[in-house]
Amino acid sequence: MLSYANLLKEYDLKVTPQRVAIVDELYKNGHMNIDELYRKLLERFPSISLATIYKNVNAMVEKIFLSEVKIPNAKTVYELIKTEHAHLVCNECGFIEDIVLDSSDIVEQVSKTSKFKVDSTEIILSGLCHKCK
Amino acid sequence: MLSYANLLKEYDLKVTPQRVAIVDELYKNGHMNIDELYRKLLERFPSISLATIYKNVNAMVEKIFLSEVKIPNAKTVYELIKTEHAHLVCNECGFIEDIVLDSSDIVEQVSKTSKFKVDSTEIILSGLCHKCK
DNA sequence: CTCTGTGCAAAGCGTTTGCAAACGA
DNA sequence: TCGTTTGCAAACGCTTTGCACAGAG
Repeated sequence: MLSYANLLKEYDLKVTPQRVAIVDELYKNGHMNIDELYRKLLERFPSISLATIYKNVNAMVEKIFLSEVKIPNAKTVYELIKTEHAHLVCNECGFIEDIVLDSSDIVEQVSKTSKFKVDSTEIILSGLCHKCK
Repeated sequence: MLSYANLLKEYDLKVTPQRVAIVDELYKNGHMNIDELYRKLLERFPSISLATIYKNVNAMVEKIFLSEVKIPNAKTVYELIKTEHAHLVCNECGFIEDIVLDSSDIVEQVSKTSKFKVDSTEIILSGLCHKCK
């Protein structure tokens, strides 16, 4: 709990129980949409407001402490910033899994074929997770 | 114009001037968000309704005639379905460019590292286009 | 003590829906 | 002619805003 507090401070975010809880839930669940976060936080803070979730998530995204992932055919989810990775999204159960991929092959193809300078990559692979296939 | 009509018929979409215009604009502009489409169609049909744009775009996405691309930090855009490709998004001017990439390396990495079965890939590369860099 | 965050209610905005009239096949 | 589409207005749902009070530093 204390470590989350320090983490928040590093990102210039004041430490409040609600914020600590958001980080904790995201840490435990990996990827959550606004509604999932709200439901989980309601269990801890029965009078928490959706507005608080939005304000904090937005603040955390701005401070580049969270990242926003727009999933095809699903709600946008949020996750703690970590080293670059792709997302595997199961079309059956909706589960989202991280996977560290080497995207240098892709980036190289781009530099060979076009004059575009790639700064960041967003790779989402849809299909079936091992449970659903 | 007639070819668009036939194209629509192939996808079980009745041919209306508004639909033909949507296809025509997307063909000419490549990627457009709802608002851009609406503005362009207004020039052709001064009394067209936003609801018509939404209904048609949604119908076309359902018939898998258009595809929806969720861009990080920008509005969702629509494009005519074509062979698989990635998107290059310029952070400066917002321009979106298609690029055909061989994603077999990525898919292979996934199958080696996880038990996930990949059905489709969504690759969005952000950076600077040749004009902006 | 001061400034920021929280919770509530209201406002805002993009998207969808219901319906009568117009249109396509 | 019959079923679908259009355009309008209203409804809807998600997100943001304003404000008074509470809490963090």
